[in-house]
Amino acid sequence: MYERKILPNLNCGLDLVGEVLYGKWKMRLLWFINEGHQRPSELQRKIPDATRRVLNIQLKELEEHELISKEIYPVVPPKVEYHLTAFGRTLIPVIGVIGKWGEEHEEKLQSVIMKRYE
Amino acid sequence: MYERKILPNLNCGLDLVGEVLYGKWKMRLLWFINEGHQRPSELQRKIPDATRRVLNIQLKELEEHELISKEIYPVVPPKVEYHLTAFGRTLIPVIGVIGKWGEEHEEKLQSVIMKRYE
DNA sequence: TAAGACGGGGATAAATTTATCCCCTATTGT
DNA sequence: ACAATAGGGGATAAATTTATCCCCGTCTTA
Repeated sequence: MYERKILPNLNCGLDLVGEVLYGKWKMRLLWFINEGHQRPSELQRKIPDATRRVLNIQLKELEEHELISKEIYPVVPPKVEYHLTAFGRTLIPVIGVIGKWGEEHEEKLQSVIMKRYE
Repeated sequence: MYERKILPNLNCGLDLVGEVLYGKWKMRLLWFINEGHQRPSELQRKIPDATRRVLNIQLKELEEHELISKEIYPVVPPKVEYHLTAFGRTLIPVIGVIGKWGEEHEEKLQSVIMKRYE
């Protein structure tokens, strides 16, 4: 893992959340795992814009932060499943609220985001 | 502004939200502005961990994304106030939910975040 | 007269995050 | 034999974000 040079700020709730939720694909990983897409290959198919490698890394971080657990079945070919922990499940409604806001304001967001590319 | 080389993914609500809310200090800026700390110097005092420069940049992005508006009073010494737009105000409950989750799980979060520094 | 408050921003460095590339095991299907 | 699927990870490059360092004004107060 990349070794941080600067300690994170952990002053308020928002800082704490940032530490575990920043990461381009993390919220979606949690969301899809919650929806029942528990295997790495399924997640990769659900999020084709991310490379396999990057998803692995973000999954590992989510695991280290105890939001998900990883179950490795000793079979061949290998089988792995991720599950939300009890802690991780408490985050689902929060992600739901965030995603809902994004969808409700989709047009407006598209327009303000794309302004700079015109 | 930094000129992006890669277009953002805007596939789902979460992507869209990320585009306007990623940024280390953005949620807090919105939150404090909503609480009535509208002037740059006040915001700098509320967020001493960020430099003046960085806050200015993030404020400008929030403004470009039309979450806040900037009012410049033609007086000396200069006076500037930021206000949430109607659009920005719709985001406050979302930030509230995020921050609340962080505070409710503060101890757990502190512990999982700090594991890697031990 | 010097310091501090108010505001702003260019140039550049450092930190961090994401992506790319390649290599590994074993089984099943064509 | 070869490709595809299942899984994993090291090394390194590229992109992006944050921070640092200076510089620019005016007014007020010690």
